[in-house]
Amino acid sequence: MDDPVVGGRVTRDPAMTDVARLAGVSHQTVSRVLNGHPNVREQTRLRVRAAIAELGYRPNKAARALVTGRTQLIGVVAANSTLFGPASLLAAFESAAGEAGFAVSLKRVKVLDRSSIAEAVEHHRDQRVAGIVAIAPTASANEALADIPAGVPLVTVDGDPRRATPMVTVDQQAGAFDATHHLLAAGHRTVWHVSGPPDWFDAQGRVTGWQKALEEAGAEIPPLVAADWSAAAGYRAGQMLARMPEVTAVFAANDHLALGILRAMSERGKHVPADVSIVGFDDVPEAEYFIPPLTTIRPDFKAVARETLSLLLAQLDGGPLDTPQRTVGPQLIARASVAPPPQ
Amino acid sequence: MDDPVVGGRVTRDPAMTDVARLAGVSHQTVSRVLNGHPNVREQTRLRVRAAIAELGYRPNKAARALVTGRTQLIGVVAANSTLFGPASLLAAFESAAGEAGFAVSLKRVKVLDRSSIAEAVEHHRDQRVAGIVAIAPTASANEALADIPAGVPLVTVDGDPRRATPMVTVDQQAGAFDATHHLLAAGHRTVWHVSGPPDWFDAQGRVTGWQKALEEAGAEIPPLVAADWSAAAGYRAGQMLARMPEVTAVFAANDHLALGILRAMSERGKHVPADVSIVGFDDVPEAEYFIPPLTTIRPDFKAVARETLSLLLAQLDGGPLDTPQRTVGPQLIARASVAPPPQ
DNA sequence: TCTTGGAGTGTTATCGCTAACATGATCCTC
DNA sequence: GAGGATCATGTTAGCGATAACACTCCAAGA
Repeated sequence: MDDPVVGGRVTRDPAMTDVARLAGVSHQTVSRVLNGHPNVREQTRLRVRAAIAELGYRPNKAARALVTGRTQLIGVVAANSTLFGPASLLAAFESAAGEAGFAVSLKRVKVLDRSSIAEAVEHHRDQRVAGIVAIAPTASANEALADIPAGVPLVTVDGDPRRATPMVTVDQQAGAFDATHHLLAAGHRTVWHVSGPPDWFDAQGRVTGWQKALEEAGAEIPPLVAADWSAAAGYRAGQMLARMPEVTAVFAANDHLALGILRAMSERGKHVPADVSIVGFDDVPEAEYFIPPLTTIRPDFKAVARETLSLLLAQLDGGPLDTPQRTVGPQLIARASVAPPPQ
Repeated sequence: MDDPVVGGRVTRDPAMTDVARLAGVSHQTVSRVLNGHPNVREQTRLRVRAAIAELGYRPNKAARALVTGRTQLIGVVAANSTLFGPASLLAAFESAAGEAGFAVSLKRVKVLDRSSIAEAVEHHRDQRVAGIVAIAPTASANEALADIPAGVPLVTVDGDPRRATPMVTVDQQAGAFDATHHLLAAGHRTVWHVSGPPDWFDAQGRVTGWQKALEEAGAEIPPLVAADWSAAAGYRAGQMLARMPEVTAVFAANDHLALGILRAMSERGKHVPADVSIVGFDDVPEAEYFIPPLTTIRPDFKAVARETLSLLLAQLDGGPLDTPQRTVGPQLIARASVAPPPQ
């Protein structure tokens, strides 16, 4: 609105024509230099670059977007949570996108329901984003993505494993399998599982992996203890589990659940790992400082971010892909919360 | 690039002129309806709205930005961390901005040094953001902000308390004072402090508040135990503190430090709160499930976000402000980690 | 010598919108 | 009922970039 006034004259940000005038060329030549077009004489290129530097010229992205119909923006839709997993993923993705020259426009939604997600997606389309990344860990979120018109480059993260569209997921099953197997290998007869919210695919995958490991080992499958991702729910689950003498090993669907379980065990005089062994999932930075340090599964968020970006970029310049699904394997981090069962 | 093909004809997104044609008015009238201009007959307005709905028209923000020179975008510069405080703040701010009709473009920086921040700011300026919010919790970050040309609406969060520019901060001093006072009131002779990274203003404010509370009570001021924000550093500090019999009360600069201290105490057979009382800062969601549940200070991130947005919006339509600094008071959450000192 | 073609550059149109001014109708005021 | 204000709408001119095409050289080949 108010242009800065310098030396009594009103100025504005320099535009391409200003650079052109200073360099003694046409604005189109400036555009060519900027976009790395080959047919520009070296000498001209230098003159233009000098003029750009002298004026402190920076291209107007809105103008470029208007004429090309595309921006260098990636829209991200995510749940409005500070859960460690999604937050880490987001951070990793922003960093990866930034390195590739893309800015990230973030739209968080309070609830992962159809209308909120649709609105967030529309918001991004309004901004003419080049592509959209949706962190869609629940069934309802996934359904909403079905409404996105084909032709909008889209990558889903942590979505429905049965989805056919481009998607990147952490291999929840493998992680849960490893966690469970690790406990069985320590000598436990079976492993109990405190699961995440049932409508989250992550939680479902972890349940499946847990079951598979038990089945493969011929172990009895105890009843599932359903919870959500919070330490509070873990605490409640732990209060139950602590009452049952036959419970010697618990796989918690994430580290905060595990924290709640640890606390409940401690309150009821059960020692971890002497009486009960526990494994978590996520490897939050503080997991090493739980009492005792928590054995857990570490997903590779950076790898997820990298894959996500590569799937998106492939769509941007290539159209449909042959192998649109990528899976990233997690890693078991062994600490002090697992031991052989008591005699 | 590739326009979708419908019914054999190549189509493109409807533009304002398409709406105008369908409604039998000029494109300018459509623009007036869209921008809530008063001088439009009700009947015309309805016809235009109907045409908009029928075509599924959505205004092109790039075109609007080009002509107005402004976007409905707020650029946020933040550290690339998943620390609870900044992450919560970010989430709260995005939500507040969204409600006010602004999108948020986020640029995270790996290091809070001058050049990284300058680059992030330039990035936002390239995108012609309406304003910038900088989460600048360290001295170096703050210095970098000095380079931002006047005229760019800017709000700093968690910045240098001595800054004269618009800024919102949590009242670290008051929180730390309350925490310390709470421990003194429980009967402790003095309170030790494990602090955050010395170059963070938050950490500095908490140190000051701690000292003030001790001074006011006439208590001896023990040496400061400097750390960073991590549970690991808290653990190391805790290992020292646990060796000293005279340490009966510790104020940790955040909850994760407190977690590390709890673990160190537990390892050395010190009971919390029977032998040592501990207070944290942040009230992370799982703090209630530490062993024992942690007494801590809860900052009101939503309030910070609200104030930040309001300061920014005020600059957008009003120019300079008379009271550009806002402080948000935190709240003590009493749990089980504080008790009178042992006899 | 006369094409032919590509390299280097300029000219013009265009993207979709808002700002500024122009126009015509309607209403009030004296 | 004439003149001016106000309302409702249209017309035109950009915003700052890219795309498409036109043009001028000049070297290479017929």
